[in-house]
Amino acid sequence: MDPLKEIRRGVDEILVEKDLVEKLRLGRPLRVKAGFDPTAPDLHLGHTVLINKMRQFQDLGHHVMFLIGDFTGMIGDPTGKNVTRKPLTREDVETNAATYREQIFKILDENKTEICFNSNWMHKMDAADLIGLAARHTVARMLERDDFAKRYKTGQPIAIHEFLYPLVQGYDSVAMKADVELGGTDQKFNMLVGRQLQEQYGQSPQVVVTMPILEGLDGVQKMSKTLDNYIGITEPPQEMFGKLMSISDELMWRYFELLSLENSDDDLRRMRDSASAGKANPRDFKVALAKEIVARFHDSAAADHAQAEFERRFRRGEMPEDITEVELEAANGALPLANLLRDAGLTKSTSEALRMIRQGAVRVDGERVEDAGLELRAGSSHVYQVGKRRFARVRLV
RNA sequence: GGAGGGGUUCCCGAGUGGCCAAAGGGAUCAGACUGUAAAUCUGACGGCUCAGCCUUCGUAGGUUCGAAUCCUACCCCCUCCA
Repeated sequence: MDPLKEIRRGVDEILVEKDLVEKLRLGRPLRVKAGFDPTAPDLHLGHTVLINKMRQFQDLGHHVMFLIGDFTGMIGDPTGKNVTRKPLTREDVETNAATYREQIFKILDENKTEICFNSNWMHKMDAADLIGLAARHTVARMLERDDFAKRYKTGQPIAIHEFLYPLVQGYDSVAMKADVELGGTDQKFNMLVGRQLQEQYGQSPQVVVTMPILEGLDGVQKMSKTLDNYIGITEPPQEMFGKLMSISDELMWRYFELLSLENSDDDLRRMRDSASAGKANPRDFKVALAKEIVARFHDSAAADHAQAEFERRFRRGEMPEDITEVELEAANGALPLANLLRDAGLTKSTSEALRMIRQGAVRVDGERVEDAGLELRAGSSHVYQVGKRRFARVRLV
């Protein structure tokens, strides 16, 4: 197996590939760095694209350094909006780091991973050191960064301290003696600053590997929590499986490329060909992908179970295994169906419940109910269903 | 400091006195179909004691039989000039 070929898979760019080839020839484990924000320890599959790549380096025998940017977190990467962040306490950082550990070691090998904090070396710097660092770079080069350039041109403010972010991130590479830095495409500029600073400090410049940003469930926008198009890696197996099954067939190939660790590029090509030739059902590939991912973050038993449940509910339209039980009180001995659905949490409002009934989405014990005026008597116990995904067993007292 | 533009239902965005719970698109949800919570088509999409009523169009007042639309004050955002 050609290591270079493996490293290339799914990456956006390798800067500079020739340097990487040389470094690989050194025959020693390379020091591979990737930095993470200290504030967002709740990872989703989008983050794991990068972590998978780290894992790949580990498998190739290299030394992976997981950097938590607790110092840079105080600045806030100007990439997005220029909102100054509130500084985290030492405690916050510790808690977040613990959460990171818990989550990343589902992918990374704990014994081969070094966790670093950049406050470690940054807190030792004094003002003079910082000025010295700032002297290593020029304003013109800073303004090459796309969003700085845009903001400068359109007259939006750029605070001086924002220039420090790429510098500090770059200096991290110096302090860590990184051979390779991994990051999203949005980190390209910052990582390139690292290359330059390393040269200034007499080190051989790191190889920059950028990973593409994973599209969310909609297949268009990047996966993010704010857009609610994400799959969190701590989500329950069922949810994870279902969400993966809901992606479009087209998007599935992208997910395979960036998220699957079990299929080689050649495998993927074969699968794709047979699907487009009509020899294989894309659904079956999607099931395999969903199972692989669920098994990674839970275990294979959970994956099997999630699949069985999925088939039962959506293929055969049967009821799920576990149905939440609710007990409601019927004030006057009876309760209108719409109110029951709302009180049981199956709909957000009575109005929504009525709409659902009119649209034929409501079933009681598996029988469709379209009579909006139906009242349920106290003492009854039925399974209520709204759509294909919302169930509850309700006992009226 | 000066001049101008704007804040509409989850998001974008129409609407300048009644026909507005508010066009259109997106997101979402549901139904049909299916190979899947794919794709496609159809529908719904403020709340309620639901064929009626109540509350929404930056905030608070006012004019009017009637206001998202007019007036006043305030808050917030943006553009240009200095």
